[in-house]
Amino acid sequence: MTPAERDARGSLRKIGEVAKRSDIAVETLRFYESRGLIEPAGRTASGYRLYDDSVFERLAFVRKSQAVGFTLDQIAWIIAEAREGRRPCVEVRKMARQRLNELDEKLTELRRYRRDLKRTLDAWDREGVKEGMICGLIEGLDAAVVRPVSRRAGRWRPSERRKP
Amino acid sequence: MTPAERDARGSLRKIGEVAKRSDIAVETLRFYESRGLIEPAGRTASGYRLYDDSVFERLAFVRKSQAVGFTLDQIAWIIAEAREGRRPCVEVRKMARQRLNELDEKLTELRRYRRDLKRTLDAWDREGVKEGMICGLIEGLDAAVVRPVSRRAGRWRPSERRKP
DNA sequence: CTTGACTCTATAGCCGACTGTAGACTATAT
DNA sequence: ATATAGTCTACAGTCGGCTATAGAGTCAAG
Repeated sequence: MTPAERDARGSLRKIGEVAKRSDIAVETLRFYESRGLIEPAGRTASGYRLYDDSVFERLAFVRKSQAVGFTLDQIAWIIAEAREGRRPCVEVRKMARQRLNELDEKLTELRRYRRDLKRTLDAWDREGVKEGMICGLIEGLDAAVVRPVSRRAGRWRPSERRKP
Repeated sequence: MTPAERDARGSLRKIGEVAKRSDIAVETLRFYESRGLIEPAGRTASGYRLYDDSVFERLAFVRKSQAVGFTLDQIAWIIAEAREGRRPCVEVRKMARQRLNELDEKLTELRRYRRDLKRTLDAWDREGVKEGMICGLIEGLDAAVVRPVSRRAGRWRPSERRKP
């Protein structure tokens, strides 16, 4: 089967066309490959990646998984499980529930944080510019306010891959 | 004035003691110095940093500023302004208001995102495990759901420092 | 006088998801 | 034949706020 034959009904595409159609940058596609999210159906004699149309489904899968909030590592794990014939749906559900919990925690934290900041701003508006070494507004803050919004909560990680 | 004289009434401390008292790691203190947030009052003959007690006020300033949500760059800018005799309070207020707006946007986005994820999970619970190439649960998602929570919204940046 | 705790500088690594670069090769249109 | 656009690999850089390492020098107690 020559490339021309396959191309006849839009079968094999080079990376640039995949990028255009999926609206994902060429570099990102190569990056995704390095992370185990996609792989080309083959290569040309000169080494160009060739993709068949299933790559679009795969990319949709990746995007939808990201939309749920999964990390690329998690998505790669899910794909790898499926490739080995397992059905990762149960774990997927667990991961999503975990994600929801994290989200709720983050929301609670952010809401509290917003409330405090709003109070601070309102107080500042009442006070006008305050004297201080640098800026009295900040210096005048209650030390109890000092609980910066946390950086990153630990996410659910799929357990170690058992070797066959 | 010998170090012993100054030390008489708890005047000059080495970095380890500052770290302990402020509960900020030694490496972080040096890092803060590199970012223009603090500086030692002097050095011993052998090059050890020596701090006077004003460093604690400064560190409190940094922590309070972080609590408001300012970046280290913003905090460094505020401090630099004050060091040059300007009163950055007006800008500080602007920055904080901007921060509040960002926070509101982020909250709105997160709430919408949480709502979608909750709906997805509820639907999954109704469906049970779904067939699909990898995991039908994900594949079955509406493409319209695909709007990952945004990475970083641009923050207010202090305008270019004018040269004297 | 040695041990161990402390400090110094300079530099690299971490998290996550990309983004960009350099330098070489290939494909296509004129 | 050449200009241009596309592709390749390998690797560094981005964002923010640290954290850790290597290798060398310093200081106080026993």
